[in-house]
Amino acid sequence: MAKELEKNYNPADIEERLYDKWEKNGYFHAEVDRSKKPFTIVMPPPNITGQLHMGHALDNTMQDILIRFKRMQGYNALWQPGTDHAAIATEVKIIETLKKQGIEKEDLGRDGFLKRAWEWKAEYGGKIVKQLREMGSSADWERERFTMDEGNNKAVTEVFVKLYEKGWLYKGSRIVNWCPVCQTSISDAEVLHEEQNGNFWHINYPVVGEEGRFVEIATTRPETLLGDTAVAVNPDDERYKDIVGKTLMLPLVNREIPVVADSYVDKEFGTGCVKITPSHDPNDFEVGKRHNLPEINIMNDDATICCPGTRYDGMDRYEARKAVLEDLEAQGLLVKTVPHTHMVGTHDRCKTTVEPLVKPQWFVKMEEMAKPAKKAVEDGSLKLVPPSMSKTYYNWLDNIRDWCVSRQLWWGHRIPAWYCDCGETIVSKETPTVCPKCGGTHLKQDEDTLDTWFSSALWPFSTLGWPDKTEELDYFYPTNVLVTGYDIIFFWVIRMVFSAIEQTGRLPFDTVLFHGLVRDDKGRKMSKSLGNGIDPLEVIEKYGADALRFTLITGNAPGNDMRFYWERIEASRNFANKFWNASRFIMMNDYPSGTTKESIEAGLTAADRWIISKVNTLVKDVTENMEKYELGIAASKIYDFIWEEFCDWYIELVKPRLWSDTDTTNKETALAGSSEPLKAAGLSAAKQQSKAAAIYTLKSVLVTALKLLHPYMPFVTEEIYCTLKDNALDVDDFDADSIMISKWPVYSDSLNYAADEASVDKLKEAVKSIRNIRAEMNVPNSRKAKITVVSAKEEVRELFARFENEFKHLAFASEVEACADNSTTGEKDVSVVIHDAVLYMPFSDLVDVEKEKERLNKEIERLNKEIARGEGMLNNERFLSKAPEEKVAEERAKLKKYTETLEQVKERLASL
RNA sequence: GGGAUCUUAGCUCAGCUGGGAGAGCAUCUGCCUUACAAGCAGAGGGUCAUAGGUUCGAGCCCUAUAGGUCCCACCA
Repeated sequence: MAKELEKNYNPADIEERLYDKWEKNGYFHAEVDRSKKPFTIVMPPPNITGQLHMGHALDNTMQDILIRFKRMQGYNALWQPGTDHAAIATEVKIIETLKKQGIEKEDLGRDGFLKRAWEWKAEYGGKIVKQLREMGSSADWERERFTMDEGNNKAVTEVFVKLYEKGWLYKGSRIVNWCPVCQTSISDAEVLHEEQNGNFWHINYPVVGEEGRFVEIATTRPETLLGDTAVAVNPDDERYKDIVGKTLMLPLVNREIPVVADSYVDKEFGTGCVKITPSHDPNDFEVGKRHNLPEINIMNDDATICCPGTRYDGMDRYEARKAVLEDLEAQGLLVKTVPHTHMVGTHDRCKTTVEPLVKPQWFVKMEEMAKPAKKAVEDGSLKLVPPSMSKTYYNWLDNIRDWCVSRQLWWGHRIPAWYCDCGETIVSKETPTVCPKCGGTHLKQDEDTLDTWFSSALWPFSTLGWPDKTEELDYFYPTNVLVTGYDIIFFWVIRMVFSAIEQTGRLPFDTVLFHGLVRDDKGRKMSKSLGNGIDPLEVIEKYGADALRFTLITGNAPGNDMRFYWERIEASRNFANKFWNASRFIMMNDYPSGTTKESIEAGLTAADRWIISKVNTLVKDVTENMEKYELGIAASKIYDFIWEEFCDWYIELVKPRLWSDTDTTNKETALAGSSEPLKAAGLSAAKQQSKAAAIYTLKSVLVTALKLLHPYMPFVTEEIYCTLKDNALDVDDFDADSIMISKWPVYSDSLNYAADEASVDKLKEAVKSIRNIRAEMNVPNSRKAKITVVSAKEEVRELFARFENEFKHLAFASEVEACADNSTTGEKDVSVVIHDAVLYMPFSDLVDVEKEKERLNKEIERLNKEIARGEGMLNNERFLSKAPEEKVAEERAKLKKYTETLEQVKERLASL
């Protein structure tokens, strides 16, 4: 007896159960197995501060689809998961939490704080992983890693020391981006440039020794005047030639500063004179170096002014700006104030305006490592999808500056550098006890930690055991594809590429598949501050993980942003339910007793071969699309096949064969036929075979479709597969206990049935035409009509005779008759012309002859247009000579078809 | 300032290497037809932003223009 499914698909009932089953059976886990080819994806580690958001949902769905696909294809598929300590993000969160309890970070001390941080990790680290599971992610959780676990720490230290010894990692006093709120330096990539409305203040600097002469400079940050050590002009600027080398009196502080000439200055911009503040501006810093100018720091780490002996000392930077301007005004040195919008650097996390400060920091030298990273994309060994991303990639590498990797934070990898009182710096994998230079034992470790991206840059190989030579590393590395958002191409992707090349001598992956952002229905970025974020878990709860996954993956091209609509979720859920119900219907039918492979073989019809042929083509297309990472295209092909070809056509087409042959329209009999042994319903041997073949075809096509859909909708497909499995004839469809480890379908030339496809297409054309005309004439479905198929071609008549049962059912016919001429049809019958045939229905009471003529005339007009188009092309010499042969042949065939059909329509019109 | 990308049905978007414009939602008309009303059957709706060019043939390739989005950049 068939096992039954619920009437509606209810994801909440099955998801957790199935996921547990998969995991318990170890389906997610991959072990080194030299007999199989590996396929590896390393999961972008989510932050331990995070909740699952739509971006994660999309990112992980794409990865899961690829992993499940490859696993079914027979690869040894490893999806390596883990989480990221997210240095600054986590530290800031913990500090906020502490503040609410009235505790400052410093109160706890470094060790106390770290203890809190690890507690935080324990609490929140597992949360997002749990959420990823609810998405259905088939990651190998047994291999879960953390960026600050022992293995990763080892990798980080290894890389730091190696780079240092190579001279590619150095400590230097440079201008860095300083966040006064987070109190740490940040890298260039962490600085966001925001347009802000400000002013351009023009200020007069008196020339020393020339009473009444001034040099007018323009600045957007007047408070930095306190740290000026020069004014620069362009060496070719005629206006200022004579004052180069002279000195100016710096207002307010009354310090003498020189005028220098430097090509950095743009003659056309502002006044052509630039105040130089080496300690507080990256360009000025460079100018200062070139001219040996002193660096005067005027700011503390919290962006208050440090200028002892002045009234500005201790003021906040903006307060000081006001005070400086007031004082200049009072002295008559403020020439004018011009409104000016300009780009201001802000910290991407806290949005505080970044302050450029001179600080001793650790930097990674980028020049040499950037080269092979660029080359990898240029020579195609690293493929970016979509390819347009490569321009962004090159652009960044071409303009790259050294990477500031030290952070003034506690949560992170502490820099493995120690300082001796004698001034020696020791960089070492192990904690040193003695200074190699002076023998001193008073060594102090660097207080700073590393940029969080320093460890994630090593993620593809550190998670597999590097720097140890593990089996895993040897087998699973390099990984195959990295899936990530285009927003972290600089932060992460490029850094993984150059780190992997440098450390392992190989690329970390051969393809990067980028996706876009998930936006809200108005196209805005989902964010906490806007409150427009949609929680994926809420979606899963309401509609199921499959619906969410399918929605995220369809209707959008790689690298493009997409908008979130509940309507689309609903549509996906409906699709799952549609498929569920189709499966339910199929399972309601049992094979006739005594069914064998031979009887099935004997009962196969053109309709069966048609759908088998279609699904065979689908297998080919979907596999190709997925191999090209065209996940959305593959998904919509599966969707169309299942809903249209399979459900709307094949299942409908095949229904009469499942019913009794005594009366296909009688409900009672039909029901009996579906649940009673068929002999009892009086089926002949031929009908039994036909029924068995229909059920076989339904089931085998269903299984193939389930498999193709499984990577996208893992839960619903597994539930159907397993239910069906309990209820199938022992044919070769079921090769596994779970669909997720079953074999991916393979295309076969021997399953292409072009002739049967053509037959069914003809039948479909006829059915559509009949339905169309009936709908137009408002004929209720309950009014069955005799359909007379008139065709001069015997094979057409034969086709309709063969499909009589199916055709009757689909076209609301009481009976179907095929004749060579229209002698038996009534003059006022409604007619429908298709290629090679005219179909008549006796609706004389509904027919208005004039309207009928009008309709036929319209049809003639349409056909004439088609013919004109075809003739136009075929009369064009150049088309004939230049277009490919197949195209020409195709056009000829179409022209012939239209011409023939036109004749039939004309005949029919004449007969009215 | 440089670069990327987009402009296709009322809305949101597909459209693979150029060969007769598609989907979902929305709208309109019929249907509780024995898997599914989360459904079935039909219908309407587009000079593919604009202007040129290449081609036998352009939504697709090239050039320019307009508008939108995003990224990068030290113009004080």
